[in-house]
Amino acid sequence: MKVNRLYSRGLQKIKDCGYKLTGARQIVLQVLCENHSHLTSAEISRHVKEMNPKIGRASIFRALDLFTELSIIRPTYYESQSPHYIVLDEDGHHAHFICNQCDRVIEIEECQINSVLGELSAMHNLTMTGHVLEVYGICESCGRRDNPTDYDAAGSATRSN
Amino acid sequence: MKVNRLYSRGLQKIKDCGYKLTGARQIVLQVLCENHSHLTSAEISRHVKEMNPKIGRASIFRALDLFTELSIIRPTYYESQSPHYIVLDEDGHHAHFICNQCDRVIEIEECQINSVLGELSAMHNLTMTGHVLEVYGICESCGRRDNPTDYDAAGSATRSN
DNA sequence: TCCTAATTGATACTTAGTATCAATTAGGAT
DNA sequence: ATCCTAATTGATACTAAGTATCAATTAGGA
Repeated sequence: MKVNRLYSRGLQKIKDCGYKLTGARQIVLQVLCENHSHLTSAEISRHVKEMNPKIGRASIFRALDLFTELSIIRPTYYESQSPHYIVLDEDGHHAHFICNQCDRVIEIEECQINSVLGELSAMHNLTMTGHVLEVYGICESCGRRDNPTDYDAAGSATRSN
Repeated sequence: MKVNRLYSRGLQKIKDCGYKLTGARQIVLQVLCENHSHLTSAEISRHVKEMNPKIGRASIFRALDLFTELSIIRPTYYESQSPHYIVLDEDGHHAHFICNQCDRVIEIEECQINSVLGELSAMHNLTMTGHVLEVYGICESCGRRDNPTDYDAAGSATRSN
């Protein structure tokens, strides 16, 4: 199961870098891996509290900061809400699509932009360690009928009230 | 000057969508276009206050929300700080590189990933309206010598204290 | 098992962002 | 040019996200 791979890779990284493998860190990492993407800190907090209500809010934020530092996760920002934390894959890459109409997030697994990025880093003499690509647009179902199905319409740019 | 192009294109969009061209909106847009990228709401606030201290905090946030809705800007999130607002180019695209060591941000002007994205959207039946690409790694000067020059070292992943 | 530095949870605090509402203003109608 | 009104504003008060502090706890090497 992919979740376990991500999870144990994360644990390993924490140990490898000389940080202790504490209960708080393990639970936060587990929540991130199981839900796997696009959780806000509030959602993460809720999940963690469910699993172990003794864990303090501060420790959750500390864990998120540490994981970000270790490139296990990466915060992204979308539409004026709180940051969403995403779990990076082995190579530090992540790509997703966000529908402007129904706000649905579609993961892009087969991301082929590495070749393009290779050129770019050569041009600028950069050493690339990862990337996050956010693509915006209209998803399949919103595109077909004008109205989205079972998702709320949102982000309509023109005035309506 | 590119700033003016961005600025007047933004103004136009505001009018076209039926929103009023108010003083607050003009100043916020001006700040965004002049500084052109990677401002936090706090920095934006500061600049706006300098230009006209009468403009209220709430109006600044309202303007940022509106501009995001109109795809004039896009918030991005990096390293557990506040969101950074970036001004999108004509096609709704933006790409930049962030150095993990000195936190420097390098704009990527000649972004060639449109072809790749074209394939992706075809595969998923998506209509693409824009993208934000964040590439992480080590910049040229940090790569040459191990220590960054005139920027603070930050984000060293291994324990040091 | 002991030891100690790293980490934790609790508390208090700061600051980003939002809701409310009466006062103001942009901009179309006259 | 002026009037009119809905949209927008600034001020105030509020909520919630995230941080600093610190004594108590714990991971993990000796």
